[in-house]
This record gives sequence, structure tokens and C-alpha cells, in this order.
Amino acid sequence: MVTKTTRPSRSRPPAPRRAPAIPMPFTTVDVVIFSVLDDALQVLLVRRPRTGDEPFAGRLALPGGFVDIELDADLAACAQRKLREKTGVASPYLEQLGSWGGAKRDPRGWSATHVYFALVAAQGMKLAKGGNAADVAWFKVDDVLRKRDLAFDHGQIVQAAVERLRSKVEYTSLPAFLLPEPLTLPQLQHIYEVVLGRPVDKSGFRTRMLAARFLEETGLVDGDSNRPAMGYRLISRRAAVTFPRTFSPRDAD
Amino acid sequence: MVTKTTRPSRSRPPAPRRAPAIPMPFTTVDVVIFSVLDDALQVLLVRRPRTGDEPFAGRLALPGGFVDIELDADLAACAQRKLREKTGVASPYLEQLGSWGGAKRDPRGWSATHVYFALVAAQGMKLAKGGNAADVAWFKVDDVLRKRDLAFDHGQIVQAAVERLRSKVEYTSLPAFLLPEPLTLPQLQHIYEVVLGRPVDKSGFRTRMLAARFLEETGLVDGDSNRPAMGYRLISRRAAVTFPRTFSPRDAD
DNA sequence: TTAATAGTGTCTATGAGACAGTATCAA
DNA sequence: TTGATACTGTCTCATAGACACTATTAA
Repeated sequence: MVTKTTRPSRSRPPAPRRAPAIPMPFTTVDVVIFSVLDDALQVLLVRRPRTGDEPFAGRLALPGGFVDIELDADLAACAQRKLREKTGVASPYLEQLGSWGGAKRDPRGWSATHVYFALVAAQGMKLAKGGNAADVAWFKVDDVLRKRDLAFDHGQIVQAAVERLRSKVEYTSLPAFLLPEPLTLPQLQHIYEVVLGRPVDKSGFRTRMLAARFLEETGLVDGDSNRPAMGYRLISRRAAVTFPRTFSPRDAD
Repeated sequence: MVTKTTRPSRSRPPAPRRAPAIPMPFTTVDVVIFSVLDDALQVLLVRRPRTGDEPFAGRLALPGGFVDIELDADLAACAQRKLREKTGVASPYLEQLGSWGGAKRDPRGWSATHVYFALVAAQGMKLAKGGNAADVAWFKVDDVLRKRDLAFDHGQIVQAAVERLRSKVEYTSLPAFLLPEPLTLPQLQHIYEVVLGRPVDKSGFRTRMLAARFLEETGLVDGDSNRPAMGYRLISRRAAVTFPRTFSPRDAD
């Protein structure tokens, strides 16, 4: 959040406001963007600029920044804009994670950030780099959580996002949004295994996915393996479906 | 949100701020407070004052208002404060629901609200009334959702809160926070039935609750019935526990 | 033919749902 | 003793998990 690059500099006419004359918190939007790359769950981070007197110069942070009340119709549109600026992705899975606000999280004063949570397929994606934009790159979630040296409270936020993702993966079809279409069931199973960090039984997995009726066949796909697999497309990209039970190995008490 | 009653009027020294000079959205916190009364799920609403030129005068709204960057250390503290002001309840179950923000939700300009979600036991509670405070009262959720004439976008927000509650009730122990302690299993079952809107099997319900290990016995309680029931206390008031499966009648496909 | 991966069949144990039964209180 | 409510036992059936099996491709 609070990167100079996304801060509009042109002057604007003062809007008519009949509201109270008390100081308002700074309002920002940050986006936690996940993908699976190299068999690991990864998160997109930007390096904060070293120029100017901005806080946390040179540290890694979530992509985000101030709400622009001229550009952004609402919070979701603002999140979409920031995601597009960094990744070029137009229609990812996007849901709200929550908001963090307080007196101390930004040294410049009371601030509140609205955090969104995005899942994208990393294949063939071009990240925004150089120029006025800060460097942006993928980082393994496990490394990020271990090093805990992100700007602001973004370490906490990433942790909350990972917990939400891991928890939802147990009982929803969310990981399907981490794959490009058409996707195959073996690919999807692999994503589940990477995010859950444990193997999943093939037969049960297939039954479960097909019973949830969120996939439709698109014909055989010639993958990197020997036998081609059936390709599938998501019936709806709006939301994930919820399974009636959680994934869980039998030893669970 | 944006009620005059919670708006601080005293002057304060301008804080040192090295932040951008672009206009910030108004920032508010609203609280959706649920309870079960008269065998129905109810929500706490306040009537907006008819004085001054505030928007939505005389309409019902969620309790809430501007963040006070002097009083409130963070968003959760702000929500706690607003809850305490209206209900006197000090330590309810409180979780974040989400945030709503946009150019059009408040006629005075771009605004964003951070919404919290509280569950309280309504028994013997005194609501704040009269004086400077707006009238505050319980309303049946079903009526509120049908009439849809709340101030701002609070109708949408209540709807989202009810959906979240009903969905979580299927697989968590959340409803336990709607009862005063010590609670009995028949009482708890009744709450589940009210919120879910359907009967629940007694035997399965008891097995499920006790297997989840979130209750500890406190001795028999002489209720309004003939045979006394075992009283229980929540082992932790921090969070609800998640059941491995959802409640669901057998006919579910 | 073999290796590799895609996909299916089958067995079993768990445990939820349904419901009938027993226990313990007041009147 | 009766009525009312608290609580328990038992039967059945769906299904997740485990794992062995078959199918289809490339080399």
C-alpha cells in the first residue's frame, strides 16, 4: 500500500462535501495474489521505492495503494485495478479477505486497508517491471512467512490470507482458479496436494470433484504425459463450490 | 454509520502527517448485532436522527459511525466501543464481516465502512435509549430483509451478515454465543433450529456437540421444564469450533 | 512391449440420520 | 401415576478412504 507510483498527482476540483470536519484515516486497498509455481504456493510482492521519504523504503510489500476516489467506483474496482496494473490479469478470482486499520500500522498516521485475495494462473503471465513501477515478483509463501520482514503489517495479512486459503481448500473448489483452462483432474489434484501439503487419494478426489458439478468437459487434452486426460472448464467463474465434507485422512479423531 | 451522536466535536491539534494531499474517503465502522428473541433471529438497529441535514434522517440503520482516530486504537476497538455504547455488552463474540466502500453509498461522498458481526445473549440486556443517543431496538431479521428500507447500503450488509451466520451455523458452534451461560443442550438445539429454520434430530445433535469438545459441564441447571438439564460453559469464548461435516437432512443430493 | 499416466471398481469402517426407548423431574 | 422433558441405544445407509485394478497413450 501507499506506493508513490499509484498516487494520482494531477489537481482536481474539490468535491462538495457536507461531512464532518474531523480527520479521516488514510484509506488503502491491498491485494494478496496467490499462484502455484514450481510446485509451491507463491505470493506476489512488490519492492517499495527507495526514493522520497516514504516509509519502509526498499522493503517488500503487498501490491496496493491509496483509493483514488476519482478513478475507483468502489473497493472491488480499486482492487481489480491494482491487480491489473501488476499482473495484467483481467478477470481473476477475487474475494475480500478483510480489513486492517489502526493508529500504528503506518508511521504517517491512522490508516485502514481493505484487503482482497486473488487466485491467478501463473502460466505465461508477464509481471509489470521497471519504469515508474516498483519491481514485482513471486515469492514462496513458506519463505515469506518465515522471514517476516514485510512492510507495514503485511506479514500478518499474508499469514491471514494463507490461513484462509488453506482452510478453504479443505472444503471448496477454490484451487481450480489457480489453473488455466482447460484443466485436467490430475493437474487439479496436484494443486490440491501442493496447497494442502499432503497427498490426496486419486479415486476419492475424482469422485468428489465430479460430484460437485462445477466442471464441464471440453474434450481430451494432450498434456505432458503419455495418455491424454479429459479437459474441463469451470461452469461458473463467479464463485467456488462448497463440498459437504472436508478432505481428511482417516486418522483424524 | 455517520450518526451525529458518535461524532466528536471538540477541537484537536492537527497531527503531523507527511502523507499525500489527496482527498480520503470517509471511514466508518458498523456493527451487525444478532440475538435470538421470541424464537426468532433478530438484529439491532438504530433510528437515524431527524435533526440537522444528515442523510437518511429518520430511517433505520446499523449502529456505527466515524472512526475516531483519537479514541480508537484500531478497527476492532472501534467496533467494541460502538457495541458497548448501544448494548452495554463488554465481551461478545465479535468477528469481522467485511468492508463496503464506494462513491455512491453515502450522498456526502466516497465512503468506506468496516463491518463487524456480533452475537450476544439478549436475556436481561438494557439497550441505550433517549438522550443524545438515537433509539435502538431489536428487529426480526426476516422482516428487515423483506422491507429493505434501511439507510445507506445497510440492507445489503444485513443480508450478507445473515448469509454468513446461516452458513456458519451449518458447520460451527457459533450459536453457542447467542446464549447466556450456563447453557443446556436443549436450549442450544432450539437456537440452532431457530437460525436454521428447520428441526434438528436430538440424538445426533447431542453427539455432535459433545464430540466437538467445546463445552464443559458446570452441573445440573433447573430450567423451566420438569427434569433438570446439564449446564455447560464454553471452554473458550475466543472462537467457534468447526465441525467435520455440515448439518444436513438425508434428502440432500 | 514397456513405461507412464489416466481413469475405474470394490471393500470396509465411520458416523450421521431416524426413531424408539429409558431416566428423572414436578404436580 | 401421569405428563413432560432430558437423555441414551440401536439400526441402517451413504460415502470417504484405501488400494488394486483396467485403459490408453508415447516410445
